[in-house]
Amino acid sequence: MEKPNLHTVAAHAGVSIATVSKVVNGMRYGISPATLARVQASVRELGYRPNRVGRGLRTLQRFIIGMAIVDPSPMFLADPFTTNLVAGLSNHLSEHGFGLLLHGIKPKQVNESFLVRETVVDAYCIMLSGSAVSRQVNTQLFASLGQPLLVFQDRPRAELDDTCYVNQDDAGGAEELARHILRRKPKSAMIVIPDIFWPAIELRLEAFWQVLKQEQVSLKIVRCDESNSDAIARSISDHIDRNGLPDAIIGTNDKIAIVALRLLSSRGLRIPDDVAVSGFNAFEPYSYAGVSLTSARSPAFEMGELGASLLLERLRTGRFEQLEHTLPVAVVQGTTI
Amino acid sequence: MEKPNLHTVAAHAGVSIATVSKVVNGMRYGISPATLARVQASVRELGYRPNRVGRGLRTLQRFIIGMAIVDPSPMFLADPFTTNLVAGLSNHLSEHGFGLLLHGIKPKQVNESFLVRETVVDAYCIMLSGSAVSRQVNTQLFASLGQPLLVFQDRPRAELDDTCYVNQDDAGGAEELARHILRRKPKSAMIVIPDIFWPAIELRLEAFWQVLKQEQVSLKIVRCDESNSDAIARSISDHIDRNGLPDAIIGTNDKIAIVALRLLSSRGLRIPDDVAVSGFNAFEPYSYAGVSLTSARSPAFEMGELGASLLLERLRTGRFEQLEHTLPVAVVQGTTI
DNA sequence: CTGAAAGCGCTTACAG
DNA sequence: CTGAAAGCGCTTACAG
Repeated sequence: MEKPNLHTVAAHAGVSIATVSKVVNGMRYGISPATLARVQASVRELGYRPNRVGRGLRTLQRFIIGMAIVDPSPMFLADPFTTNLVAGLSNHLSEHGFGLLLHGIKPKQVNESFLVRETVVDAYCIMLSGSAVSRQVNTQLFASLGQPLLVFQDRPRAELDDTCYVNQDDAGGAEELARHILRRKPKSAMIVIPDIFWPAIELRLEAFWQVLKQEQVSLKIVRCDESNSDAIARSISDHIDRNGLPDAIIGTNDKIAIVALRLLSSRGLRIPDDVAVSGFNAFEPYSYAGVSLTSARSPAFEMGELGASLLLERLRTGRFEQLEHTLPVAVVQGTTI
Repeated sequence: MEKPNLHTVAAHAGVSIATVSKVVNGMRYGISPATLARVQASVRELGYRPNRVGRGLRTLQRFIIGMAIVDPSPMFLADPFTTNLVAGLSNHLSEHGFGLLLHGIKPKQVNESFLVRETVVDAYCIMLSGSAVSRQVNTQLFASLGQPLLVFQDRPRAELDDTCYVNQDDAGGAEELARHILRRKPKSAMIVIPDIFWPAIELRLEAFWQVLKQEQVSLKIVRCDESNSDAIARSISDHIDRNGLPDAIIGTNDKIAIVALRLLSSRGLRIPDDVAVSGFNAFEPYSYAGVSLTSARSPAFEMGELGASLLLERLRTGRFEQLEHTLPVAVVQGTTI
């Protein structure tokens, strides 16, 4: 049994395909009640489901938004930030009849991706990892495709057309956390960052630095291979052994902070009396570490929703109303500061 | 400047659209080297990107697989199992030029989803939560759409056409864990399950029950609201207070096991000497709990990859070769048994 | 080796 | 209120 199309339904209902099309698309004016009922009955009876490809070809719309996540790992969804963002995106798009085409691409293969080589979607969202240079190149590549582009978590590049940016207020969140830490009158603090410099981490680091330096806190920056919790622990441990215990350890994300907490407890230190610890981007899985970490709640889900609504508005109106959006990051008061 | 299409390129290169089409699709026979070069130059110069909608309409293929995750929560991606599965799916599909259309649907709204109402994708994958009845209804709905269907983590229903099942060997993993636990010669064990009965949980429970009962272990089942870690702790705690401490606590997932571990430590108990603890579905985020939990590693990523390859094969050959696939689950030896 | 033409499923402006 | 017809971008069997 062939899949029914407009012609099948039209023949079955004894009308033209134009009439069926109108009924299916909910145009109620200019159609007699009798015809309407007859067509609807045929649609039901035959189990007709409009083929988007046909409509898409006619309207040159696809009702699909492409989300490209450029990440060297095939586990590109493993990060809770990404997961939450994608959930928010997909949720909002679904509610408006749009699909989300999810595509993880390795940094070297962006050029070969079918998302880039062919016209598959109505607009793009991207979230890029990698060096500043490779991010710039890839952002430019997507921007040059002649379709609207929404960039998550990266710094705006003035020269790009039809491109919009959605970020969380990493600097604001870090400032607020820094002020919390200052209440403990620390003399020294260690800021632990991943060795891959994401723009968000850069912003957090700058903000911590500004606020704490102003109060004469002695600051050390420690880099670590963030993908490996043993490596994180080793970096922090080495640094303490060489430079002594700081009054605060600032993790630029929750994963780092939790490793630090674990390490400190294993050395018999009390938190926050001996050392205060803060994280960043509080997400559910890390709450299973069993400590109530003071951190900053990432609005990743909301960023996804906002991104989706901006893109849909852009598609409707033909332009982005506002080119940059920054969502607030709220401190989650735990017991580690 | 309009988006270039086949006609633009053909005019630019001074050939017919048929020739351009052949070049773009990599048909190398029956095209003179000179024509080939000229067309390729035009494609590059104009930045032509084939529109999939055109091809799709002609070939009646869309090169998109739809993944519907039926979950009451908008955070449908929050679970690491889902995340890993989707990553595997998307990864494999991307490598073969297919896109993954991700769609979270609330159980009541499956009927209204555009994925169901319109023909948007070439095949479906589904992963369903909810009661057995609602799962059955929704599976039937997707199967009735006249497109290939792949079901993750659910029991096969014999009556469905063109449907394939991919599961992990929950029973096997549970059996192996149960045998590990038996080495400690437990007299009693508590099995903690979520109050929502997923089919996977049911299988694990049955397997634990079989193996442990055979060795005369006294078994208690405790249900808990798994979405809330305080609720999990309370359920376990209450049960211990009323029935005494078991020799083993079997979490039917890692989250439950970690809450149990935390609770036991806070009561000053030693693991595994006083109580052995096991989890299920070992995923990265839970490794930050700071204990090396004995668990079973879920092949979620591999399930996604397998599902993708089965679907692509089905699309190529016209049928599913094998209707059911079960991937092994390996025990991860930690220090809690 | 190359191209004219039909047609995939649909929408829409227009004529009746 | 209804329908014939053009056309969206592409592929493909066929003729030359």
